[in-house]
Amino acid sequence: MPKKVDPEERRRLIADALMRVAADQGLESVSLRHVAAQAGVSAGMVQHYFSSRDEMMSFALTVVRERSQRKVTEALAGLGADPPPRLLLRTMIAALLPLDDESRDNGRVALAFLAYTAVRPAAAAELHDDTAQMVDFVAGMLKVPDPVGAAASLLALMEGLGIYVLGGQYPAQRALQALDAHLDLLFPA
Amino acid sequence: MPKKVDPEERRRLIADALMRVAADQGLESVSLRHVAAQAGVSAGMVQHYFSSRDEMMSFALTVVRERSQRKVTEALAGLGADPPPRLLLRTMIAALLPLDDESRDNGRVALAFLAYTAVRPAAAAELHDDTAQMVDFVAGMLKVPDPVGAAASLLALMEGLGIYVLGGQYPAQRALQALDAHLDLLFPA
DNA sequence: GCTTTTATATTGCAGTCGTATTGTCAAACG
DNA sequence: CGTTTGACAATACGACTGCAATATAAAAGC
Repeated sequence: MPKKVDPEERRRLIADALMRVAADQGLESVSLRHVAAQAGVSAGMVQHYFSSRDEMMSFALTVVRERSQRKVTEALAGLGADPPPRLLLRTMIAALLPLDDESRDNGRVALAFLAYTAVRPAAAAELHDDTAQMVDFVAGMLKVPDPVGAAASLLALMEGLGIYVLGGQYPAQRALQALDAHLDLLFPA
Repeated sequence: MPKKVDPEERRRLIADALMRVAADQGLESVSLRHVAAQAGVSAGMVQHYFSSRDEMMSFALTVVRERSQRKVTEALAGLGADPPPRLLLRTMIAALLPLDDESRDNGRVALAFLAYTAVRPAAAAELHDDTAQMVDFVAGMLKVPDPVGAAASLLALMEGLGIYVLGGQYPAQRALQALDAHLDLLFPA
């Protein structure tokens, strides 16, 4: 066996380059050669770690999901043990909104994947799981009639706010105000 | 002058074919040849009415916007004069959600364009206008403190619900329930 | 040291893309 | 009538694309 190399690390390196290309040129500009150039490697190496473009794309999709989850757990970790539900929800949702430049990139790619999976239902299973899991989690900490419905509303609001922020239609502040206003309704004084 | 032909009608014929291709294969599969084949015409004719692919795309974007507006005005027309604000808002928003098969197609294309314009800010101006106009309109019929913020929330909720319905994460009924629950909060009994 | 195995690079191929060019045909005008 | 003009078709070209096949190099095992 020759040079030992961590293949997972390479795949992540390539996926990072893919995210950069997708974030500022769109998912349709993601080609083996563009990604390779962005990563500073040869196109052949990309082929070596991903046997097809589709496989590379689906790996990148899981990377996007992992990044979002990491953002959330990091934000929640800064909260200490047993925070009040409202603060917890606000922190979690704010972490998922594309408010800073870094998460803007992630959001752009996530949006592109949303449109991507809307046409390839086979690749959407993971997203369904994530959403269902989030609905359950949020519903569990709402003390209102129909907690599942309220959770679904809250998450849909988050998604819509994210899209408007990404599209430049809402500034970050307006999105946070809208979120807080909605939370005011869910947690009456 | 040779055969007289309504160029606007031709452009609309081609744009319709473009929408069909985009709705079930994604915006990235929209090529001159695919659109021409879908429309049952030659690729040369597409070129004759659209001097470039970008021009065709931006025309298709305005078609999507027109369809949405038409949906709304049609739904509101069935409401008679001077309907109560809550019913008016519910009707308008429900008309914009991708609840039936026909508007699902339109929604899919709209979502694709959302991702498309996220990377080409120049093409996003029209969408910004639409949203700003809607925010103003909705805010005008809300009798709450901070009507603009509440309108922004409501529209973001609509957008998010539309995306979840399109992605198959929420069934149509759940989206409508979430909408009604939100309206309950905006219009206390 | 030689072979084997793996990482990376290069090249070639068949296909599609957007677009420019050219050709064809029919209708309207002088 | 001929000529002009607009509607459409067909083709050609260069630049891409994903992917397969091949070449090179280096480290691990015998």
